Amino acid sequence: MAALPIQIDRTSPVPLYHQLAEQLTAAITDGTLRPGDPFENELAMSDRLSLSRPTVRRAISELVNKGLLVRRRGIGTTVANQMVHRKAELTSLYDDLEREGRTPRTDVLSLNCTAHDDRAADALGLPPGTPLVAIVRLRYAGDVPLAILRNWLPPTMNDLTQEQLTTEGLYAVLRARGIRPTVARQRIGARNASAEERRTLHMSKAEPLVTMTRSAYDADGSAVEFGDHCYRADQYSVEVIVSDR
Amino acid sequence: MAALPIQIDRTSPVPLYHQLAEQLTAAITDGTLRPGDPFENELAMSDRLSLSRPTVRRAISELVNKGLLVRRRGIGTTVANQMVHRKAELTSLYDDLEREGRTPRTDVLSLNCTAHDDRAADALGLPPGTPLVAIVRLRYAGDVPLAILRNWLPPTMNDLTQEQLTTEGLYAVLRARGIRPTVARQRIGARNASAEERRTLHMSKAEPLVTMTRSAYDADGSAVEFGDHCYRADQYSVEVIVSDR
DNA sequence: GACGTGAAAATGTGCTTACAAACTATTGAC
DNA sequence: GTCAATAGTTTGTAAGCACATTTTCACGTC
Repeated sequence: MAALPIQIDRTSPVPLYHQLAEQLTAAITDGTLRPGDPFENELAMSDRLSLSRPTVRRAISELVNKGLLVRRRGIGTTVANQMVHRKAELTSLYDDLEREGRTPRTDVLSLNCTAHDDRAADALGLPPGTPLVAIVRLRYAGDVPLAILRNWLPPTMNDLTQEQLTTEGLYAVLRARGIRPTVARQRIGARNASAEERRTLHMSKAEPLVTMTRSAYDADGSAVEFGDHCYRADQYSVEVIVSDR
Repeated sequence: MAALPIQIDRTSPVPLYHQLAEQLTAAITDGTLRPGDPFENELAMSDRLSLSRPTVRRAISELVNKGLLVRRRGIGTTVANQMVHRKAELTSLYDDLEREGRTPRTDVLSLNCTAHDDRAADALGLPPGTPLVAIVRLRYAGDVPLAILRNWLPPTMNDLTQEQLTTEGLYAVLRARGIRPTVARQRIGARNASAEERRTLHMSKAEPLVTMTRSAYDADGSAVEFGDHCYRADQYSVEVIVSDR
Protein backbone atom coordinates (compact mmCIF):
# COMPACT_ATOMS: atom_id res chain seq x y z
CA MET A 1 0.00 0.00 0.00
CA ALA A 2 1.70 3.08 -1.25
CA ALA A 3 0.99 6.53 0.15
CA LEU A 4 1.22 8.31 -3.15
CA PRO A 5 2.25 11.97 -3.04
CA ILE A 6 -0.94 13.40 -4.50
CA GLN A 7 -1.37 17.16 -4.81
CA ILE A 8 -4.81 18.66 -5.25
CA ASP A 9 -5.26 22.29 -6.26
CA ARG A 10 -8.67 23.46 -5.14
CA THR A 11 -8.37 26.80 -6.92
CA SER A 12 -7.83 25.13 -10.28
CA PRO A 13 -10.74 25.02 -12.72
CA VAL A 14 -9.89 21.37 -13.33
CA PRO A 15 -12.33 19.20 -11.40
CA LEU A 16 -10.88 17.58 -8.30
CA TYR A 17 -11.78 14.07 -9.40
CA HIS A 18 -9.96 14.63 -12.66
CA GLN A 19 -6.84 16.01 -11.00
CA LEU A 20 -6.76 12.93 -8.83
CA ALA A 21 -7.47 10.57 -11.72
CA GLU A 22 -4.62 12.05 -13.75
CA GLN A 23 -2.11 11.70 -10.94
CA LEU A 24 -3.18 8.15 -10.26
CA THR A 25 -2.93 7.32 -13.94
CA ALA A 26 0.57 8.78 -13.98
CA ALA A 27 1.59 6.70 -10.98
CA ILE A 28 0.57 3.55 -12.81
CA THR A 29 1.95 4.35 -16.24
CA ASP A 30 5.19 5.60 -14.67
CA GLY A 31 5.62 2.29 -12.96
CA THR A 32 5.40 3.73 -9.44
CA LEU A 33 2.47 1.40 -8.99
CA ARG A 34 2.95 -2.00 -10.54
CA PRO A 35 0.47 -4.62 -11.77
CA GLY A 36 -1.06 -6.48 -8.85
CA ASP A 37 -0.15 -3.80 -6.33
CA PRO A 38 -2.90 -3.06 -3.82
CA PHE A 39 -4.40 0.38 -3.79
CA GLU A 40 -5.10 2.65 -0.86
CA ASN A 41 -8.75 2.11 0.01
CA GLU A 42 -11.33 4.73 -0.77
CA LEU A 43 -12.03 5.86 2.77
CA ALA A 44 -8.38 6.18 3.72
CA MET A 45 -7.61 8.09 0.54
CA SER A 46 -10.52 10.47 0.93
CA ASP A 47 -9.47 11.06 4.53
CA ARG A 48 -5.83 11.64 3.67
CA LEU A 49 -6.52 14.00 0.79
CA SER A 50 -9.44 15.75 2.49
CA LEU A 51 -11.73 14.84 -0.35
CA SER A 52 -15.15 13.27 -0.09
CA ARG A 53 -15.49 9.60 -0.82
CA PRO A 54 -17.68 10.18 -3.92
CA THR A 55 -14.95 12.37 -5.40
CA VAL A 56 -12.27 9.76 -4.78
CA ARG A 57 -14.60 7.08 -6.06
CA ARG A 58 -15.24 8.95 -9.26
CA ALA A 59 -11.51 9.37 -9.88
CA ILE A 60 -10.92 5.67 -9.32
CA SER A 61 -13.86 4.83 -11.57
CA GLU A 62 -12.17 6.66 -14.41
CA LEU A 63 -9.18 4.36 -14.12
CA VAL A 64 -11.38 1.30 -13.77
CA ASN A 65 -13.17 2.24 -16.97
CA LYS A 66 -9.84 2.59 -18.71
CA GLY A 67 -8.92 -0.88 -17.50
CA LEU A 68 -6.05 0.30 -15.31
CA LEU A 69 -7.59 -0.80 -12.04
CA VAL A 70 -9.69 -3.71 -10.85
CA ARG A 71 -12.17 -3.27 -8.03
CA ARG A 72 -13.34 -6.22 -5.95
CA ARG A 73 -15.93 -5.82 -3.28
CA GLY A 74 -14.73 -6.88 0.11
CA ILE A 75 -11.14 -7.12 -1.14
CA GLY A 76 -10.01 -3.79 -2.36
CA THR A 77 -8.74 -2.16 -5.52
CA THR A 78 -5.62 -3.36 -7.29
CA VAL A 79 -3.68 -2.41 -10.38
CA ALA A 80 -4.76 -4.56 -13.31
CA ASN A 81 -2.47 -7.49 -14.00
CA GLN A 82 -2.07 -7.14 -17.72
CA MET A 83 -0.53 -4.38 -19.70
CA VAL A 84 -3.81 -3.66 -21.35
CA HIS A 85 -3.04 -0.17 -20.19
CA ARG A 86 -4.36 1.69 -23.17
CA LYS A 87 -7.87 2.12 -24.39
CA ALA A 88 -9.00 2.66 -27.92
CA GLU A 89 -8.16 6.27 -28.51
CA LEU A 90 -8.98 8.87 -31.07
CA THR A 91 -5.56 9.65 -32.38
CA SER A 92 -4.02 10.08 -35.75
CA LEU A 93 -1.16 8.05 -37.09
CA TYR A 94 0.97 11.14 -36.52
CA ASP A 95 0.48 10.81 -32.78
CA ASP A 96 1.08 7.08 -32.93
CA LEU A 97 4.41 7.47 -34.62
CA GLU A 98 5.55 10.24 -32.32
CA ARG A 99 4.81 8.03 -29.36
CA GLU A 100 6.90 5.29 -30.87
CA GLY A 101 9.81 7.62 -31.38
CA ARG A 102 9.86 7.36 -35.15
CA THR A 103 9.94 10.79 -36.68
CA PRO A 104 6.89 11.22 -38.86
CA ARG A 105 6.92 13.48 -41.86
CA THR A 106 4.11 14.53 -44.12
CA ASP A 107 4.04 15.64 -47.73
CA VAL A 108 0.86 17.30 -48.87
CA LEU A 109 0.32 15.91 -52.34
CA SER A 110 -2.75 17.95 -53.09
CA LEU A 111 -5.17 20.33 -51.41
CA ASN A 112 -8.39 21.08 -53.23
CA CYS A 113 -11.01 23.30 -51.63
CA THR A 114 -13.76 22.68 -54.16
CA ALA A 115 -13.60 18.94 -54.58
CA HIS A 116 -16.59 16.78 -55.35
CA ASP A 117 -16.94 13.29 -53.95
CA ASP A 118 -20.36 11.85 -53.28
CA ARG A 119 -19.20 9.10 -50.95
CA ALA A 120 -17.37 11.62 -48.76
CA ALA A 121 -20.29 14.06 -48.84
CA ASP A 122 -22.62 11.31 -47.76
CA ALA A 123 -20.33 10.34 -44.89
CA LEU A 124 -20.20 13.97 -43.80
CA GLY A 125 -23.98 14.25 -43.88
CA LEU A 126 -23.93 16.80 -46.69
CA PRO A 127 -25.98 16.72 -49.90
CA PRO A 128 -24.23 15.19 -52.92
CA GLY A 129 -22.45 17.76 -55.02
CA THR A 130 -21.42 19.92 -52.08
CA PRO A 131 -17.90 21.29 -52.67
CA LEU A 132 -15.61 19.76 -50.08
CA VAL A 133 -12.05 20.32 -48.94
CA ALA A 134 -10.04 17.34 -50.19
CA ILE A 135 -6.57 16.59 -48.88
CA VAL A 136 -4.18 13.94 -50.09
CA ARG A 137 -1.09 13.41 -48.00
CA LEU A 138 1.84 11.03 -48.04
CA ARG A 139 3.04 9.99 -44.64
CA TYR A 140 6.61 8.83 -43.95
CA ALA A 141 7.95 7.04 -40.92
CA GLY A 142 11.57 8.06 -40.94
CA ASP A 143 12.46 7.71 -44.60
CA VAL A 144 10.02 4.95 -45.45
CA PRO A 145 6.80 5.98 -47.17
CA LEU A 146 4.10 4.47 -45.06
CA ALA A 147 0.64 5.60 -46.04
CA ILE A 148 -1.50 7.56 -48.42
CA LEU A 149 -4.03 9.61 -46.51
CA ARG A 150 -7.07 10.94 -48.32
CA ASN A 151 -9.30 13.19 -46.24
CA TRP A 152 -12.38 15.25 -46.84
CA LEU A 153 -13.60 18.13 -44.69
CA PRO A 154 -16.76 20.26 -44.77
CA PRO A 155 -16.56 23.46 -46.89
CA THR A 156 -16.23 25.58 -43.74
CA MET A 157 -12.60 24.49 -43.59
CA ASN A 158 -11.72 25.90 -47.02
CA ASP A 159 -9.00 28.24 -45.71
CA LEU A 160 -6.56 25.52 -44.72
CA THR A 161 -2.98 25.95 -45.87
CA GLN A 162 -0.38 23.41 -46.82
CA GLU A 163 2.01 24.61 -44.10
CA GLN A 164 -0.41 23.85 -41.31
CA LEU A 165 -0.93 20.32 -42.55
CA THR A 166 2.76 19.70 -43.09
CA THR A 167 3.85 20.71 -39.63
CA GLU A 168 0.95 19.74 -37.44
CA GLY A 169 -1.15 16.80 -38.50
CA LEU A 170 -4.81 17.06 -39.35
CA TYR A 171 -6.23 16.50 -35.89
CA ALA A 172 -4.01 19.15 -34.32
CA VAL A 173 -5.20 21.64 -36.94
CA LEU A 174 -8.81 20.79 -36.20
CA ARG A 175 -8.27 21.09 -32.45
CA ALA A 176 -6.67 24.50 -32.94
CA ARG A 177 -9.94 25.62 -34.51
CA GLY A 178 -11.96 24.40 -31.57
CA ILE A 179 -13.17 21.34 -33.41
CA ARG A 180 -12.79 18.33 -31.20
CA PRO A 181 -13.78 14.99 -32.69
CA THR A 182 -15.03 12.74 -29.93
CA VAL A 183 -16.41 9.71 -31.72
CA ALA A 184 -15.25 7.99 -34.86
CA ARG A 185 -16.41 4.97 -36.77
CA GLN A 186 -13.57 3.18 -38.51
CA ARG A 187 -13.71 0.34 -40.95
CA ILE A 188 -10.53 -1.62 -41.45
CA GLY A 189 -9.90 -3.98 -44.32
CA ALA A 190 -7.34 -4.91 -46.93
CA ARG A 191 -6.94 -4.80 -50.68
CA ASN A 192 -4.30 -4.82 -53.37
CA ALA A 193 -2.52 -1.63 -54.29
CA SER A 194 -3.04 0.07 -57.62
CA ALA A 195 -0.01 0.61 -59.81
CA GLU A 196 0.13 4.26 -58.81
CA GLU A 197 -0.14 3.47 -55.14
CA ARG A 198 2.65 0.95 -55.45
CA ARG A 199 4.82 3.59 -57.06
CA THR A 200 4.01 6.22 -54.47
CA LEU A 201 4.65 3.91 -51.54
CA HIS A 202 7.69 2.16 -53.07
CA MET A 203 6.01 -1.18 -52.68
CA SER A 204 6.89 -4.50 -54.17
CA LYS A 205 4.34 -6.08 -56.45
CA ALA A 206 2.81 -8.66 -54.15
CA GLU A 207 2.41 -6.64 -51.01
CA PRO A 208 -1.15 -5.73 -49.94
CA LEU A 209 -2.52 -2.58 -48.34
CA VAL A 210 -4.32 -2.12 -45.05
CA THR A 211 -7.24 0.21 -45.62
CA MET A 212 -9.03 2.33 -43.10
CA THR A 213 -12.01 4.56 -43.69
CA ARG A 214 -13.02 6.81 -40.87
CA SER A 215 -15.95 9.07 -40.13
CA ALA A 216 -15.31 11.33 -37.18
CA TYR A 217 -17.97 13.22 -35.29
CA ASP A 218 -18.15 16.13 -32.89
CA ALA A 219 -19.66 15.85 -29.42
CA ASP A 220 -23.08 16.82 -30.76
CA GLY A 221 -22.89 14.23 -33.51
CA SER A 222 -22.09 16.45 -36.47
CA ALA A 223 -19.57 14.99 -38.88
CA VAL A 224 -16.23 16.77 -38.99
CA GLU A 225 -14.04 14.59 -41.16
CA PHE A 226 -14.09 11.66 -43.55
CA GLY A 227 -10.90 9.81 -44.26
CA ASP A 228 -9.83 7.01 -46.58
CA HIS A 229 -6.35 5.86 -45.72
CA CYS A 230 -4.19 3.05 -46.97
CA TYR A 231 -1.07 1.72 -45.32
CA ARG A 232 1.71 -0.60 -46.36
CA ALA A 233 0.75 -3.84 -44.67
CA ASP A 234 4.36 -4.73 -43.85
CA GLN A 235 4.81 -1.45 -41.99
CA TYR A 236 1.56 -0.95 -40.20
CA SER A 237 -1.18 -2.59 -38.24
CA VAL A 238 -3.96 -1.18 -36.12
CA GLU A 239 -4.23 -1.91 -32.44
CA VAL A 240 -7.68 -1.80 -30.96
CA ILE A 241 -8.67 -2.40 -27.39
CA VAL A 242 -12.29 -3.30 -26.87
CA SER A 243 -13.86 -3.41 -23.47
CA ASP A 244 -17.12 -4.58 -21.98
CA ARG A 245 -17.07 -2.55 -18.81
CA MET B 1 -40.09 16.00 -24.52
CA ALA B 2 -41.41 12.54 -24.12
CA ALA B 3 -42.71 11.24 -20.81
CA LEU B 4 -41.30 7.77 -21.22
CA PRO B 5 -43.15 4.98 -19.41
CA ILE B 6 -40.32 3.93 -17.14
CA GLN B 7 -40.89 1.21 -14.57
CA ILE B 8 -38.53 0.83 -11.64
CA ASP B 9 -38.63 -2.25 -9.43
CA ARG B 10 -37.14 -1.38 -6.08
CA THR B 11 -37.24 -4.99 -4.87
CA SER B 12 -35.06 -6.16 -7.74
CA PRO B 13 -31.40 -6.87 -7.06
CA VAL B 14 -30.59 -4.95 -10.23
CA PRO B 15 -29.38 -1.45 -9.28
CA LEU B 16 -31.91 1.29 -9.88
CA TYR B 17 -29.58 3.30 -12.10
CA HIS B 18 -29.03 0.28 -14.26
CA GLN B 19 -32.72 -0.50 -14.59
CA LEU B 20 -33.26 3.06 -15.71
CA ALA B 21 -30.30 3.03 -18.07
CA GLU B 22 -31.53 -0.12 -19.76
CA GLN B 23 -35.00 1.23 -20.33
CA LEU B 24 -33.66 4.50 -21.69
CA THR B 25 -31.33 2.60 -24.00
CA ALA B 26 -34.26 0.55 -25.22
CA ALA B 27 -36.28 3.69 -25.91
CA ILE B 28 -33.51 5.01 -28.13
CA THR B 29 -32.63 1.83 -29.96
CA ASP B 30 -36.32 1.05 -30.46
CA GLY B 31 -36.79 4.37 -32.15
CA THR B 32 -39.21 5.71 -29.54
CA LEU B 33 -36.69 8.48 -29.04
CA ARG B 34 -35.13 9.73 -32.22
CA PRO B 35 -31.83 11.49 -32.92
CA GLY B 36 -32.01 15.12 -31.91
CA ASP B 37 -34.98 14.62 -29.63
CA PRO B 38 -34.73 16.52 -26.36
CA PHE B 39 -34.63 14.55 -23.17
CA GLU B 40 -36.55 15.07 -19.98
CA ASN B 41 -34.27 17.03 -17.70
CA GLU B 42 -32.62 15.42 -14.73
CA LEU B 43 -34.61 17.12 -12.01
CA ALA B 44 -37.97 16.47 -13.65
CA MET B 45 -37.11 12.84 -14.27
CA SER B 46 -35.86 12.23 -10.76
CA ASP B 47 -39.02 13.88 -9.45
CA ARG B 48 -41.33 11.90 -11.71
CA LEU B 49 -39.71 8.54 -10.98
CA SER B 50 -39.12 9.27 -7.29
CA LEU B 51 -35.40 8.69 -7.70
CA SER B 52 -32.62 10.93 -6.52
CA ARG B 53 -30.87 13.12 -9.03
CA PRO B 54 -27.51 11.30 -8.68
CA THR B 55 -29.23 8.03 -9.52
CA VAL B 56 -30.85 9.49 -12.62
CA ARG B 57 -27.60 11.19 -13.50
CA ARG B 58 -25.69 7.97 -13.25
CA ALA B 59 -28.16 6.21 -15.55
CA ILE B 60 -27.90 9.02 -18.10
CA SER B 61 -24.11 8.97 -17.81
CA GLU B 62 -24.09 5.35 -18.91
CA LEU B 63 -25.82 6.33 -22.13
CA VAL B 64 -23.58 9.33 -22.61
CA ASN B 65 -20.53 7.09 -22.29
CA LYS B 66 -21.98 4.79 -24.90
CA GLY B 67 -22.45 7.75 -27.19
CA LEU B 68 -26.24 7.57 -27.24
CA LEU B 69 -26.83 10.90 -25.57
CA VAL B 70 -25.24 14.33 -25.61
CA ARG B 71 -25.30 16.55 -22.55
CA ARG B 72 -24.96 20.31 -22.78
CA ARG B 73 -24.84 22.48 -19.75
CA GLY B 74 -27.57 25.09 -19.68
CA ILE B 75 -29.31 23.47 -22.63
CA GLY B 76 -30.28 19.96 -21.74
CA THR B 77 -29.67 16.44 -22.89
CA THR B 78 -30.51 15.25 -26.38
CA VAL B 79 -30.29 12.03 -28.32
CA ALA B 80 -27.08 11.96 -30.35
CA ASN B 81 -27.57 12.88 -33.98
CA GLN B 82 -25.60 10.19 -35.67
CA MET B 83 -26.22 6.52 -35.76
CA VAL B 84 -22.95 5.92 -34.03
CA HIS B 85 -25.18 4.01 -31.69
CA ARG B 86 -22.85 1.11 -31.17
CA LYS B 87 -19.66 0.99 -29.22
CA ALA B 88 -16.75 -1.29 -29.83
CA GLU B 89 -17.98 -4.57 -28.51
CA LEU B 90 -16.43 -7.83 -27.50
CA THR B 91 -18.16 -10.13 -29.93
CA SER B 92 -17.09 -12.92 -32.13
CA LEU B 93 -17.56 -13.05 -35.86
CA TYR B 94 -20.28 -15.60 -35.17
CA ASP B 95 -22.37 -12.95 -33.47
CA ASP B 96 -21.61 -10.44 -36.20
CA LEU B 97 -22.83 -12.73 -38.93
CA GLU B 98 -25.96 -13.72 -37.06
CA ARG B 99 -26.83 -10.06 -36.65
CA GLU B 100 -26.44 -9.55 -40.37
CA GLY B 101 -28.75 -12.42 -41.14
CA ARG B 102 -26.18 -14.53 -42.91
CA THR B 103 -26.18 -18.02 -41.53
CA PRO B 104 -22.76 -18.76 -40.16
CA ARG B 105 -21.42 -22.27 -40.07
CA THR B 106 -18.28 -23.63 -38.50
CA ASP B 107 -16.13 -26.62 -39.33
CA VAL B 108 -13.68 -27.64 -36.65
CA LEU B 109 -10.59 -28.55 -38.61
CA SER B 110 -8.59 -29.65 -35.60
CA LEU B 111 -8.74 -29.72 -31.84
CA ASN B 112 -5.54 -30.48 -29.99
CA CYS B 113 -5.45 -30.40 -26.21
CA THR B 114 -1.69 -30.69 -25.81
CA ALA B 115 -0.46 -28.22 -28.35
CA HIS B 116 2.74 -26.25 -28.00
CA ASP B 117 3.05 -22.70 -29.28
CA ASP B 118 5.35 -20.26 -27.57
CA ARG B 119 3.79 -17.13 -29.02
CA ALA B 120 0.35 -18.20 -27.78
CA ALA B 121 1.70 -19.24 -24.38
CA ASP B 122 3.37 -15.87 -24.03
CA ALA B 123 0.16 -14.07 -24.93
CA LEU B 124 -1.72 -16.11 -22.34
CA GLY B 125 0.85 -15.30 -19.69
CA LEU B 126 1.96 -18.92 -19.37
CA PRO B 127 5.55 -20.22 -19.42
CA PRO B 128 6.81 -21.42 -22.80
CA GLY B 129 6.26 -25.11 -23.34
CA THR B 130 2.96 -25.21 -21.46
CA PRO B 131 0.55 -27.58 -23.25
CA LEU B 132 -2.32 -25.53 -24.62
CA VAL B 133 -5.68 -26.26 -26.17
CA ALA B 134 -5.36 -25.39 -29.84
CA ILE B 135 -8.40 -25.01 -32.08
CA VAL B 136 -8.45 -24.45 -35.82
CA ARG B 137 -11.81 -23.69 -37.34
CA LEU B 138 -13.09 -22.77 -40.75
CA ARG B 139 -15.91 -20.27 -40.75
CA TYR B 140 -18.45 -20.00 -43.56
CA ALA B 141 -20.92 -17.22 -44.27
CA GLY B 142 -23.67 -19.02 -46.09
CA ASP B 143 -21.71 -21.22 -48.48
CA VAL B 144 -18.68 -19.00 -48.84
CA PRO B 145 -15.61 -19.90 -46.78
CA LEU B 146 -14.77 -16.72 -44.97
CA ALA B 147 -12.07 -17.17 -42.37
CA ILE B 148 -9.57 -19.46 -40.76
CA LEU B 149 -9.72 -19.11 -37.01
CA ARG B 150 -6.81 -20.34 -34.92
CA ASN B 151 -7.32 -20.12 -31.19
CA TRP B 152 -5.38 -21.14 -28.10
CA LEU B 153 -6.83 -21.62 -24.63
CA PRO B 154 -5.24 -22.35 -21.25
CA PRO B 155 -4.86 -26.06 -20.35
CA THR B 156 -7.82 -25.83 -17.96
CA MET B 157 -10.09 -25.97 -21.01
CA ASN B 158 -8.81 -29.32 -22.20
CA ASP B 159 -12.22 -31.03 -22.06
CA LEU B 160 -13.78 -29.11 -24.92
CA THR B 161 -15.57 -31.14 -27.56
CA GLN B 162 -15.99 -30.57 -31.25
CA GLU B 163 -19.79 -30.47 -30.97
CA GLN B 164 -19.77 -27.52 -28.62
CA LEU B 165 -17.58 -25.52 -30.93
CA THR B 166 -19.56 -26.43 -34.02
CA THR B 167 -22.91 -25.37 -32.67
CA GLU B 168 -22.09 -22.50 -30.38
CA GLY B 169 -19.11 -20.35 -31.19
CA LEU B 170 -16.12 -20.03 -28.93
CA TYR B 171 -17.29 -17.12 -26.84
CA ALA B 172 -20.62 -18.76 -26.06
CA VAL B 173 -18.77 -21.87 -24.87
CA LEU B 174 -16.56 -19.76 -22.63
CA ARG B 175 -19.53 -17.86 -21.23
CA ALA B 176 -21.28 -21.15 -20.44
CA ARG B 177 -18.32 -21.99 -18.22
CA GLY B 178 -18.56 -18.74 -16.35
CA ILE B 179 -15.61 -17.24 -18.17
CA ARG B 180 -16.47 -13.76 -19.26
CA PRO B 181 -13.83 -11.91 -21.26
CA THR B 182 -14.14 -8.22 -20.58
CA VAL B 183 -11.15 -6.69 -22.29
CA ALA B 184 -9.37 -7.64 -25.46
CA ARG B 185 -6.44 -6.23 -27.36
CA GLN B 186 -6.73 -6.78 -31.08
CA ARG B 187 -4.18 -6.09 -33.74
CA ILE B 188 -5.46 -5.85 -37.28
CA GLY B 189 -3.28 -6.02 -40.33
CA ALA B 190 -3.01 -7.64 -43.73
CA ARG B 191 -0.78 -10.10 -45.54
CA ASN B 192 -0.77 -12.47 -48.47
CA ALA B 193 -2.27 -15.90 -48.13
CA SER B 194 -0.17 -19.02 -48.17
CA ALA B 195 -0.92 -21.62 -50.82
CA GLU B 196 -2.72 -23.77 -48.30
CA GLU B 197 -4.79 -20.87 -46.99
CA ARG B 198 -5.77 -19.98 -50.55
CA ARG B 199 -6.93 -23.55 -51.11
CA THR B 200 -8.86 -23.70 -47.87
CA LEU B 201 -10.61 -20.39 -48.45
CA HIS B 202 -11.15 -20.86 -52.22
CA MET B 203 -9.33 -17.67 -52.93
CA SER B 204 -7.97 -16.35 -56.16
CA LYS B 205 -4.26 -15.83 -56.37
CA ALA B 206 -4.02 -12.09 -55.92
CA GLU B 207 -6.42 -11.59 -53.07
CA PRO B 208 -4.96 -10.59 -49.69
CA LEU B 209 -6.01 -11.59 -46.17
CA VAL B 210 -7.13 -9.44 -43.29
CA THR B 211 -5.41 -10.67 -40.15
CA MET B 212 -6.50 -10.21 -36.59
CA THR B 213 -4.68 -11.37 -33.49
CA ARG B 214 -6.54 -11.05 -30.24
CA SER B 215 -5.66 -11.45 -26.60
CA ALA B 216 -8.73 -11.52 -24.38
CA TYR B 217 -8.68 -11.02 -20.65
CA ASP B 218 -10.99 -11.64 -17.73
CA ALA B 219 -12.15 -8.90 -15.36
CA ASP B 220 -9.17 -9.46 -13.10
CA GLY B 221 -6.75 -9.27 -16.00
CA SER B 222 -5.99 -12.95 -16.45
CA ALA B 223 -5.70 -14.05 -20.06
CA VAL B 224 -8.44 -16.39 -21.25
CA GLU B 225 -7.87 -16.70 -24.98
CA PHE B 226 -5.40 -15.97 -27.74
CA GLY B 227 -6.58 -15.94 -31.32
CA ASP B 228 -4.95 -15.58 -34.70
CA HIS B 229 -7.59 -15.17 -37.38
CA CYS B 230 -7.40 -14.45 -41.05
CA TYR B 231 -10.27 -13.37 -43.27
CA ARG B 232 -10.79 -13.08 -46.99
CA ALA B 233 -10.37 -9.37 -47.59
CA ASP B 234 -13.12 -9.24 -50.18
CA GLN B 235 -15.63 -10.67 -47.72
CA TYR B 236 -14.74 -9.05 -44.48
CA SER B 237 -13.73 -5.85 -42.77
CA VAL B 238 -13.68 -4.82 -39.15
CA GLU B 239 -15.74 -1.98 -37.81
CA VAL B 240 -14.40 -0.17 -34.80
CA ILE B 241 -15.92 2.72 -32.94
CA VAL B 242 -13.53 4.74 -30.88
CA SER B 243 -14.65 7.34 -28.42
CA ASP B 244 -13.02 10.04 -26.31
CA ARG B 245 -15.68 10.42 -23.68
C1' DG C 1 -8.19 -29.83 16.05
C1' DA C 2 -11.94 -28.83 12.85
C1' DC C 3 -15.67 -26.23 11.85
C1' DG C 4 -18.92 -22.56 11.99
C1' DT C 5 -20.13 -17.97 13.42
C1' DG C 6 -19.50 -13.26 13.67
C1' DA C 7 -16.71 -8.98 13.55
C1' DA C 8 -14.05 -6.12 10.52
C1' DA C 9 -12.85 -4.24 6.16
C1' DA C 10 -13.70 -2.92 1.64
C1' DT C 11 -16.50 -1.68 -2.24
C1' DG C 12 -21.61 -1.01 -4.07
C1' DT C 13 -25.86 1.56 -4.01
C1' DG C 14 -28.77 5.39 -2.89
C1' DC C 15 -30.39 9.82 -0.91
C1' DT C 16 -29.99 14.82 0.36
C1' DT C 17 -28.07 19.13 -0.07
C1' DA C 18 -25.44 22.98 -1.85
C1' DC C 19 -23.28 25.75 -4.96
C1' DA C 20 -20.95 26.66 -9.65
C1' DA C 21 -21.05 27.36 -14.53
C1' DA C 22 -23.16 27.76 -19.00
C1' DC C 23 -26.72 28.93 -21.83
C1' DT C 24 -31.52 31.07 -22.96
C1' DA C 25 -34.80 34.35 -22.91
C1' DT C 26 -36.78 38.08 -21.06
C1' DT C 27 -36.64 42.64 -19.56
C1' DG C 28 -35.05 47.14 -19.27
C1' DA C 29 -32.41 51.27 -20.64
C1' DC C 30 -30.74 54.23 -24.08
C1' DG D 1 -35.18 49.53 -32.39
C1' DT D 2 -30.97 47.77 -30.59
C1' DC D 3 -28.06 46.34 -27.10
C1' DA D 4 -26.88 44.97 -22.48
C1' DA D 5 -27.92 43.48 -17.91
C1' DT D 6 -30.50 40.04 -15.45
C1' DA D 7 -33.25 36.21 -14.02
C1' DG D 8 -34.24 31.41 -14.84
C1' DT D 9 -33.20 26.80 -16.45
C1' DT D 10 -30.14 22.95 -16.85
C1' DT D 11 -26.16 20.40 -16.27
C1' DG D 12 -21.44 20.03 -13.54
C1' DT D 13 -19.02 19.40 -9.24
C1' DA D 14 -18.64 18.33 -4.39
C1' DA D 15 -19.72 16.92 0.31
C1' DG D 16 -21.87 14.08 3.76
C1' DC D 17 -24.55 10.35 5.24
C1' DA D 18 -26.69 5.67 5.58
C1' DC D 19 -26.97 1.08 4.67
C1' DA D 20 -26.11 -3.28 1.72
C1' DT D 21 -23.04 -6.84 0.08
C1' DT D 22 -18.97 -9.47 -0.23
C1' DT D 23 -14.78 -11.22 1.48
C1' DT D 24 -11.36 -12.24 4.96
C1' DC D 25 -9.88 -13.45 9.37
C1' DA D 26 -10.04 -14.35 14.07
C1' DC D 27 -12.38 -16.20 17.75
C1' DG D 28 -14.96 -19.54 20.15
C1' DT D 29 -17.39 -23.80 20.49
C1' DC D 30 -17.97 -28.61 19.91
